[in-house]
Amino acid sequence: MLTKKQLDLLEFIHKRVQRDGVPPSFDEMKEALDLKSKSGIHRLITALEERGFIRRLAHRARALEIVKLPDALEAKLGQSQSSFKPQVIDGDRPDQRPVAAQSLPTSGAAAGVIDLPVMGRIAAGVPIAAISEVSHNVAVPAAMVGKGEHYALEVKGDSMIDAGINDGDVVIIRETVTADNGDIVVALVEDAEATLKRYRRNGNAIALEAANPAYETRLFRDDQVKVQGRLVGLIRSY
Amino acid sequence: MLTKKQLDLLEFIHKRVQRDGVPPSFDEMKEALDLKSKSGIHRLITALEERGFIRRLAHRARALEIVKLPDALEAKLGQSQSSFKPQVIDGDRPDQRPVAAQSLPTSGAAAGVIDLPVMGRIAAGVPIAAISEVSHNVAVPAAMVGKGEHYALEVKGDSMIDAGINDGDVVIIRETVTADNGDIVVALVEDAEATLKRYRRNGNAIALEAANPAYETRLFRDDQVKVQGRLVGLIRSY
DNA sequence: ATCGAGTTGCTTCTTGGTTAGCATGGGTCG
DNA sequence: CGACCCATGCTAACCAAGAAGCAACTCGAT
Repeated sequence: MLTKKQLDLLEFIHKRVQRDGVPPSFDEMKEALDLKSKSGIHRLITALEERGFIRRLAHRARALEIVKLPDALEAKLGQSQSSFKPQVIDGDRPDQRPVAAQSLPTSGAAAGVIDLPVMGRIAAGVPIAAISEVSHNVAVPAAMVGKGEHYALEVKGDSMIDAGINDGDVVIIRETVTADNGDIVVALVEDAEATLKRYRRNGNAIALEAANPAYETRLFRDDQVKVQGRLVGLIRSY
Repeated sequence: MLTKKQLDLLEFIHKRVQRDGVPPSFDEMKEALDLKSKSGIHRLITALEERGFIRRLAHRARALEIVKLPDALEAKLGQSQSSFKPQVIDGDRPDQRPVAAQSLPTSGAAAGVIDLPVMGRIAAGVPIAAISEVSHNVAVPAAMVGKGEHYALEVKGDSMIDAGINDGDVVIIRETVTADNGDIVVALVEDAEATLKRYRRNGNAIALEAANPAYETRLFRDDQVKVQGRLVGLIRSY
């Protein structure tokens, strides 16, 4: 899917985001790939975006984020993730992909809605298998989802109640593999459980904070946690 | 399903992706299969795509990825995978793919939304004038509104925060003039201000409770309070 | 106004995907 | 057995991307 150059750049960006929390500028990428002009970077970036690996805002400095990593890269970088059954891992990203993105609200235009698959429920300690099946779909205002792939989850439990996320709410998740401090994310912990938590990174440590004093913040090494998506919307029915 | 050649090619591609993370070019495949022309490769690739084993972007260099492997190949290559995860993961994706389809928001989805007018903002102590103008519209999943008239309000302030209603949330209100104890309602107090509060009636007294200990419950005679609507839904964007 | 950062146009060279035409060996079907 | 389809092979053009460089332009933020 990717050329060597594209892969190199993607890897570089990923590392920088991991290390600094901030994506590199074109010039930095230019340096990293040992180019003399950043126009080349521009084209590579465009290619990556076209292929769905990154997402970006035009004309915004460093406004890009990694949405997914090719399997090869993930394997290369993510050594330590213990042994686990393939298909489980499979459960996550790769293929729900087609689902969201291209939802250009054609006719519906401004007033559009998008159907997103509800991938199950999520709480503190849900086996990821739970988020690999589509239970049903929900209609979501198109304005809530931007570019990229999205899906929905039903929230179970009260661990995020202080963030205004109640039991039974449906949260809209944008698939990404990165997050900024303070973001609420779906995090896969040790390839075993997915939780909705506030993300905070400190060097190599990642803290997953609940928004409920009754739950403790859990600390992990960065190789124990994989961000699977970021909270972008919430829908509740009374 | 596959001819020998097709299988060979698929295997080769798979190995290369495993090894380099980058799919081979037609020329490389040509070499690998010991052909003298890449047109043959083109046909094989087309066949593989047609049969759903790979996915690709036309006219893009190396833009192809393996979607699934035939059982035979999987068995053959799958030995050592216990400690590895990469490509095996691809294994059963194909099945989830169809999920995608429904994301075409066209007709079906369009029917699933309703445009509601946002009548302004509401908080503790907003002049009713504020809820008489439409500032804009929001798309709301049709499932959220039932019978009756509805409108939306943007919540201002944190008075209902313990009910999971945050500053900036958009609440969907069904117009009614009655409410049951415990409902969250838009109440017009003394014809002067509209607030979003939890409703509780006790004889002739009506209590409007905030969901935030910082605010006091206010008591009124029932002729001082008019229910204007009841909370039925909430939408939040991050 | 100015700086930093992203965007574009244009050029050049290389790599790589697409097509068309023609040929061969295997099967399948009357 | 001959007609025909299909998978393969090969040649040869052809053209579209990928990759790089330089420079000018523009947008956003200060």
